[in-house]
Amino acid sequence: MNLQPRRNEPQPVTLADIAREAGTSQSTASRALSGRGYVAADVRERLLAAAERLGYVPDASAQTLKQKTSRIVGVVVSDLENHFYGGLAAGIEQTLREADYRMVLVGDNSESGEEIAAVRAFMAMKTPGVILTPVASDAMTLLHRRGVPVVEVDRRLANVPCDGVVIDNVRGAREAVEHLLELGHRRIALLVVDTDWTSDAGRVQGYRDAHAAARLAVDESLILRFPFHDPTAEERISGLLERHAPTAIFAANNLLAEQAWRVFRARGLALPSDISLVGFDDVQWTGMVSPGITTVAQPTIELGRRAARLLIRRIDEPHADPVHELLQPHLVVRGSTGPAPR
Amino acid sequence: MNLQPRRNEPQPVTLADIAREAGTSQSTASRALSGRGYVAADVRERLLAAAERLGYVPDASAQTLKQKTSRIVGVVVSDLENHFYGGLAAGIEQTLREADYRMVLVGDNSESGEEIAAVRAFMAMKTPGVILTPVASDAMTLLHRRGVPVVEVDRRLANVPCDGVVIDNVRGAREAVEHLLELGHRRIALLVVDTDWTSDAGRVQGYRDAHAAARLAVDESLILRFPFHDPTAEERISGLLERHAPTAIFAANNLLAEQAWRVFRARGLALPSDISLVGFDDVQWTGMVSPGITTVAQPTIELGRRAARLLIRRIDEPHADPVHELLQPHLVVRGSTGPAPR
DNA sequence: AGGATGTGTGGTTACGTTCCCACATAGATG
DNA sequence: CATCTATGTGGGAACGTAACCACACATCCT
Repeated sequence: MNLQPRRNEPQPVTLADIAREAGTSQSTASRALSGRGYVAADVRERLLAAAERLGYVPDASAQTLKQKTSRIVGVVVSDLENHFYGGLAAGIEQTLREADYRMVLVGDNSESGEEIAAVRAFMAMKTPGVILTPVASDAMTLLHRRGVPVVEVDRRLANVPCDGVVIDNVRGAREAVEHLLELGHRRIALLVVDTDWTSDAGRVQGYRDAHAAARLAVDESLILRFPFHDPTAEERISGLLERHAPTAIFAANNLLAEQAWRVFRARGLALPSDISLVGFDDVQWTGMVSPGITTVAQPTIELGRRAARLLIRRIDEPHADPVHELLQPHLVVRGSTGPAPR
Repeated sequence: MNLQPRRNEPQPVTLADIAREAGTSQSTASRALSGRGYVAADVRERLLAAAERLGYVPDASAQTLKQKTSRIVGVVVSDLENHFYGGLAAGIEQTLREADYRMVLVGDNSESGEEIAAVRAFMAMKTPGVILTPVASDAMTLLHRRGVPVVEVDRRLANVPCDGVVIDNVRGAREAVEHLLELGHRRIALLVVDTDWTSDAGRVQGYRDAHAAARLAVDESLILRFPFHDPTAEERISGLLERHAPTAIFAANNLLAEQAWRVFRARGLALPSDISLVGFDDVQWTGMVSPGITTVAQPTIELGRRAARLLIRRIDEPHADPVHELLQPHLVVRGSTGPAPR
């Protein structure tokens, strides 16, 4: 019951084997297969044929060792189980693959230590670049010191120049809150994750901007900040409803929207007659529950694609000016928002 | 506007630098840092301190070249955008990271060509093992010939001995259909993806088994097979309802369940009074719509974790007997299933 | 006393690739 | 005719690491 059949091809075939087979030097074989440098057409043919025949697979580690860079891009996101980050990774992977790069994917649970560990591993494997949803600036510093190109996605954090793609959180949040204000709501609660990230800060800003534009003061007691995975989130939302009587809630990410929704269901609150709800990030369920949830939709996959494209560009042109792309979200109005009760 | 600050550390520090700094030979430095072989306690301390001080990061490509194996596990799944595969990848990544492996993640869109390309890349980078949701046997053959350990997850395909983790699809499907039969349904339609994978085959089998156990003949016209991303899926489901009047539908994956659900909604069919629905894979929305969808829940993240654990075991003990784990799904009964209309 | 055995160290090679360099030939240019 | 450029080829030195080997010295056993 031996699982390893003592491999039919004990040692993989190397460039030297190909060269011998085709009767050329190793140098020529390398040129023919890598496509760099002169090599006569017929000789190239002969070498390619030999490589094909022997099933040659170039040794990536030897290439990396020599060239001091690999084809493996490092990607680190906050939470792989969250559908948003999953979509992000999907977009990144797809674009990288089309450009013949591979993706090493790491989840850091929003912990700076994990982020740094991942980045260390990336440096060890000589990644040509890194894409990250930044947690702390240490990781970025490490990469910058080594001259490794970085693209920030979903939020900005860097204190050094680097590329980035984010969505316009301020505008997304402002439109959401304006929508509620237009419906006559004046006590609009904000549920948001307690970070110093630009994503969350932008959503808070948009909330404030909408109020300011309507010449309304913000009641700070309506702003609730949550840690990442807060087991007491639903309790706190319940408490908010009891003590501060909002007529609408703007939940600044998909998880908080879901939790708010569950609280409403548990308390028997009807959307939108008893209370209105707007979410952020148009995940699957928002369009399936009834009434549907009004949501700020963000182009998740596209966000990933753009990040990958930016990185590839940066790898090809290391000295180009840093680019910062801003993708536009859009408000999807569904049945969860309606006129404020009087 | 120069983005690359001409790296503060032009060339990364190597083992030789550490050895010089600590006044030992390179060999000793290697032993101290890798932890293999003898080295005096005080000398080890000195070397570790030097490494820390100089910010030493071992060169993974050099290690891989020398050791002929890397710490990067190759993972290929069918569709990264699908939440099921996302969860699978999340479970795998988490477990690999705990064991100090990294994950290269590739999506193959269920195309054999992409799968093979991914596997080629894995071989080039000397992955110590590969986890895949298999599409065709060619990829497996390639890996097996090279003696690379493989773990199949979600479905079995290999014609060579290898480890695998799947859930008990037959039982999951049987329980789902038995539940419907107990409710008095006799015309139960089956929606299933048209593959030769054990996952789908198992679900069809479970469907048949339940009928057989109840001494009922299966009406073959109630079994609908779909290509992967079938844009006409909803039309076909609609047609099924019109022409074959099922009183219940068993949708054998989360996507088909969603499509069936949309068709019901579009046609104004009420669950469960007009028709009953059972899905497979307990994704988020099934518990949020009303009525909730009765579903065969599978432990997705755990599936990934097990696969990774199996691979790690195989890497450590290459000659152990192949292991084939079977995880149990369980039926979550919600409001979408009720007595058959008469 | 003489060999095992265990501990500790350093020299050297090999892993598979790329790329610099030297060199060769041919045709074009002065 | 001498020189230049373009094209083509092969030799050989790296890249950074791990591991084999030789060697040195203790300690322990017979």
